Amino acid sequence: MPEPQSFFLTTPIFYVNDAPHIGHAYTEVAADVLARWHRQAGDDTWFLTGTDEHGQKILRTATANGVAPKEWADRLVESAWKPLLDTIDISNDDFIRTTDARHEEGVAKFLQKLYDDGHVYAGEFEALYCVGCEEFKPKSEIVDGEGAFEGQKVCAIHSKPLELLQEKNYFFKMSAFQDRLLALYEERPDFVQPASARNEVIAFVQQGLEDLSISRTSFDWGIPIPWDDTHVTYVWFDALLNYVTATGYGRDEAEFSRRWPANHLVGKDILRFHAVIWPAMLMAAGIEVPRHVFAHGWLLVGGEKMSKSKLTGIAPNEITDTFGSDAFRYYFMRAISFGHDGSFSWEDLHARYHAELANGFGNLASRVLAMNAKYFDGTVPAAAEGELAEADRAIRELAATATAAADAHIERFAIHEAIAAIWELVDALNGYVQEQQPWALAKDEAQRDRLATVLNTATEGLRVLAELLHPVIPRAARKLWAALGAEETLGALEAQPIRAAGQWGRLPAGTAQHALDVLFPRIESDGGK
RNA sequence: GGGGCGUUAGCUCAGUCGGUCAGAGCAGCGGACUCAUAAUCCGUCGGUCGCGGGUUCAAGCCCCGCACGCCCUACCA
Repeated sequence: MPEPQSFFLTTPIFYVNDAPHIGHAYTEVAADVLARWHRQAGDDTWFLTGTDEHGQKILRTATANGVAPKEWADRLVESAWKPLLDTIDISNDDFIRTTDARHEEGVAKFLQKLYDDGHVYAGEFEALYCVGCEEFKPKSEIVDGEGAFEGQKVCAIHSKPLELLQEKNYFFKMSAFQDRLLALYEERPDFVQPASARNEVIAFVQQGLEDLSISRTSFDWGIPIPWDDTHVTYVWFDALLNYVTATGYGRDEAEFSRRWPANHLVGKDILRFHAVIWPAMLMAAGIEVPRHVFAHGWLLVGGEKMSKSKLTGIAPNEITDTFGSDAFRYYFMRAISFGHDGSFSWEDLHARYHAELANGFGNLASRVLAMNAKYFDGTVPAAAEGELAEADRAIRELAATATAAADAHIERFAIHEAIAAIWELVDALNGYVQEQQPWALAKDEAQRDRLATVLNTATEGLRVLAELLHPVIPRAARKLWAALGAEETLGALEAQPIRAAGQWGRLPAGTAQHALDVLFPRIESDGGK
């Protein structure tokens, strides 16, 4: 047996000030499917998520609500973010908060090391400041003034002139890593995925990197700079470090070397932070860069990026309340090409739920188990191994090839293709049952062996599907597993080696089966808007 | 201004190295079947592959131009 391969997967940490929407849930589900797959494959899997709690915005909101920032963060973590993970059945191994002591200590160590090694210097940060906002404005919020302010730069929110102010900041010498970063993208073409994301990153770095201001003095809700406590750490610099502080950086070297390097799943909006700033930080600290940074796309509603301000924001439970968490997971993983933008619509969700989950997979399980109950007294019939038909062999072969194909797709983060590969078996089994007509065979006692072979094939096919679909639709897969009687004969579903799911003949003939609840009940069409 | 990505059947999308590449699913239409969640299976309708040029024996696939849409252009967690 080879040493289990380490698979460390992260999601971005949630900024607690946001309200959870399906975009957050989408990232989490994708990560969860990958993590569950690798875990079930026997890889040494670690799935990390968490919350980002520092920064001026949070301080401001907390103050407006009359509570301390930490208390505000506590409230949101418990009322919004952890419940989100439950809503969509996320199986994270750890949940880090940037206010955890382990994180704050790790950040301090990291910063001190960079400072000691000469990667940080004190400089002047000069930028346009809005008195109304009480903060320095990013370019995206600076516009040209009109009327009385003609020729001046004004704040996009307040439409008042900005002042050019300076602030003493500490800077990270990121510019020094430009060449090493470009070499990294060149040598490891799969470091940033998909290719479109890689192109953007390379183009950006080729334009030239500036040093990064990593401290702030205008407010104090953050991690103090270890050698100068009049500064707090810039929130992004703080946030990125969660990936190492959660896994033992500076605290538990054995754990850290076991987990690191990570695979990062991020939305394409924050790609630059993960594919440029973060590897530069790691290079400076002498730490290996991540294995992969994978940027997924936006969810589009009505052709536009989903957004709360345009009232297209959707809370995950709006979907799960009606369709269930499995359907949520399946839909977004199947319908959207992972790495591309994807359209969401209630109509499409409703259609796919019925066509694929209810009519396709759910009904297949239902009809096969019903026939086992009816014709074989609720047990798995035995196949006549010596008399297999071509159709039987085709199913066996497909079970093996679909398993291998799905695993290969998961390896490349192509979750939608993995599901499509598995679904070939769903469709093939429905066709197989249809063509073999077990209900007709049952009318002829002379065909008893053939009937047994057909239903054995279909039942074993369900066993394969339960194992392969467990990472995607864990609840339904577990129900099916229990109904198949596999729990008693093969053990827990989670313990089935997924890369061997296609090996035929594991569910023993004679296994007693149990009643199966309808896996995906039909939903009246007025349910979904 | 510079750069990236996209534009393929009613809808959502595949199309790897240019040569059955004009595809899939859904929707629609016709038929078969009854084990099953009125489920399943088979058949069928359907596209000048955004527009205009070019390269090539051959182009959704390469090159140039144009139109439309989205994104990036550094501190938005």
